[in-house]
Amino acid sequence: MTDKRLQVFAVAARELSFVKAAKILGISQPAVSKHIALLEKEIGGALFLRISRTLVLTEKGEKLLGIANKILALYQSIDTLKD
Amino acid sequence: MTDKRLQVFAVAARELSFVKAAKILGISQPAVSKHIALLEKEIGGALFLRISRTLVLTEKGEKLLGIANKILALYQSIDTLKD
DNA sequence: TAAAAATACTCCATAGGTATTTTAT
DNA sequence: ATAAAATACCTATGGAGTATTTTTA
Repeated sequence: MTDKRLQVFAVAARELSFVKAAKILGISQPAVSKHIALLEKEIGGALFLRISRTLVLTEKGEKLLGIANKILALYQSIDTLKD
Repeated sequence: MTDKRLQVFAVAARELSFVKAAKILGISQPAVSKHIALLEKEIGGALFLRISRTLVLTEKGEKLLGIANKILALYQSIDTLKD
């Protein structure tokens, strides 16, 4: 698991769009799709429901988002060590 | 950055030995060395002092260890989503 | 000389890209 | 027809290993 993966998930969850997340993160849309697919494989369940062409977070997705945000905040604090 | 990398660091910091850390983690000693080297590169400074053939944590190392342990605990909580 | 860490390779898996396909509006 | 996500394919980087070297007690 990488922090990048969690970051991609967090942005996608916030935007509820892989296309928007890709633009914000400066990577391609397939890269986002693949991060999410691998994350769902690791977790062993869906994080998003793909209803027609809209995204909704599943319960697992909601739970993961909470944890991911905490982890990402801690990774931010690692950055302060770099000075 | 991967959780594996932080885990390797955390064990090495606790054991103050790359050889012991490698045994505990079930990976080779060079793999541990490389994780630490890359982590030090990412952080932009030494995490350990190599005094003769003993290891000591630097101040950055101590700070990172605190953060790493928090992150690792959160990763543990992700595992509970897998059930 | 023994023990620990670093370095040098080799190999495979993963991350990323572009192009294309699928699906639903 | 458009727009979003998924899939296919290719390439490059990173992570792992074994073997070896370096360093110091």
